Amino acid sequence: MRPDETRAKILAATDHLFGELGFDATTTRDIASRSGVNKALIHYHFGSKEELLGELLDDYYRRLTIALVGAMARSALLEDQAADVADAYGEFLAENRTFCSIVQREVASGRHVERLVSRTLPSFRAAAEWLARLAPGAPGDLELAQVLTSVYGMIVTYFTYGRVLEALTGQDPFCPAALDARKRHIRRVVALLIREMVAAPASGGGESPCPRSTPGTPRKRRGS
Amino acid sequence: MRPDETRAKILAATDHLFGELGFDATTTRDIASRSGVNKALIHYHFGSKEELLGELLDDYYRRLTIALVGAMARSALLEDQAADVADAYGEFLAENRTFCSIVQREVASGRHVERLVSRTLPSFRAAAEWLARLAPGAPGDLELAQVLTSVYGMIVTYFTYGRVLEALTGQDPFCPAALDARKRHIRRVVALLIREMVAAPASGGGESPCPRSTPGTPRKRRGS
DNA sequence: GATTGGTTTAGGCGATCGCCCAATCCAGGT
DNA sequence: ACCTGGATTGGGCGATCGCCTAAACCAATC
Repeated sequence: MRPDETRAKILAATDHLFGELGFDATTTRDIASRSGVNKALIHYHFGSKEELLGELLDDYYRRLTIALVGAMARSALLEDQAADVADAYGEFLAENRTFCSIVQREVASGRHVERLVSRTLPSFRAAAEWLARLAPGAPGDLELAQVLTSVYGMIVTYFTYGRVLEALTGQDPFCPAALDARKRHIRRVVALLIREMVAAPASGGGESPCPRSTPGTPRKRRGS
Repeated sequence: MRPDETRAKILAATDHLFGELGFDATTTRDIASRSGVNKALIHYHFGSKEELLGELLDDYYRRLTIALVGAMARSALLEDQAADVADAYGEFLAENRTFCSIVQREVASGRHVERLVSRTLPSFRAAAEWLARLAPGAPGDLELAQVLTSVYGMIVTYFTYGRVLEALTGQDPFCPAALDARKRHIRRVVALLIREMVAAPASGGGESPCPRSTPGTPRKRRGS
């Protein structure tokens, strides 16, 4: 077997297992048996379990960035761009449900936040400039950071809570019709928010609450 | 030391550690050393690590329900009730940040979904009836399940992604001023959504996508 | 003061973890 | 035919996991 084939098989198994069980509950032996390779090969190719997760996340963020940038270029109208990017995000999560679980878990643990931030910061800055251009004088309670957080939350929560929603509504939230309904809903809310931001009078913006609390000590995973 | 004191100390330590490290990465020895009790006492009082998490979650949901019901009764106006409940949810999460992390992780793993659903279902049904009364003919893309999911996502995402937001914005998202700003934003969006739902023409509702996919097999934790 | 029953303790069992090692395999260059 | 170096293998090391056991502790009861 070619070396990159081995790597790909390990990554695929890792993706599935980390998504289902989580990093901590998945053993390297699980990954080895699921991918059909010797367990020593995992450390040979990736160094450690931690670095394996790192490569997996890097791969996801690379593809996500491509998808979002592509969606951004789809329309020339600023109003449509927002909904297009939101759509693309939702579609990416729908096609990569494990990614959603993995990120959610890592964020909850405060681990890999640096990676997530470094990958997200450019998009965040771009979206900020973009929104500032669209609605230069949005009021404080429709500040761009607030709106971005809300829209992001609307998108990801649907997927992270998919199983809960299924139990609550009795319907499969990931079937094409349900995904389409969700997409329409998000487009509607995004349009609503943008309309409101643009129409709102330029109030005194945000009064800049407090500086950051802790000096940003990254939490370490146990045993490293 | 009185037995219930011991239990309380164990639960407090468990809460902190599960919130910071997660269930899997926390050992019963960690809990014992942090709470200052013998490690065998954990199993004496709670049976197993799993049941310990169960009692912790039960306690949280009990208090959360009280908080939400209380908020519901604060105003007689339907429009205000929605924002009040959203406020109460946000305040509860602000005061119980570990709860947010724990739930997020469990949901991502598909574990304890039954518990979460059984605790959430009454509130969900109540909110559904309530919203149906408020906006009997909301259009499909403002369906109550969609709106509920979105508002819920807006609230919880702010807390689960707190550390990310801090790195992105350079400000402490949990200081009083920031929490208040977030609260005002959410109130605004909730008001916006309700206004839109009420004003919208009664379209053909949801066309009921698909039945549930899997017959609801709960994922089991490893080694149980 | 002996007894009782709930509570606490130190110690350890079996299983499993991530990771490492020496040996082996094998395709490509000489 | 020989050599070389990356890829692969089985085996195992030290550490740590959740949980259990037998003994000790201790206030309340008679």
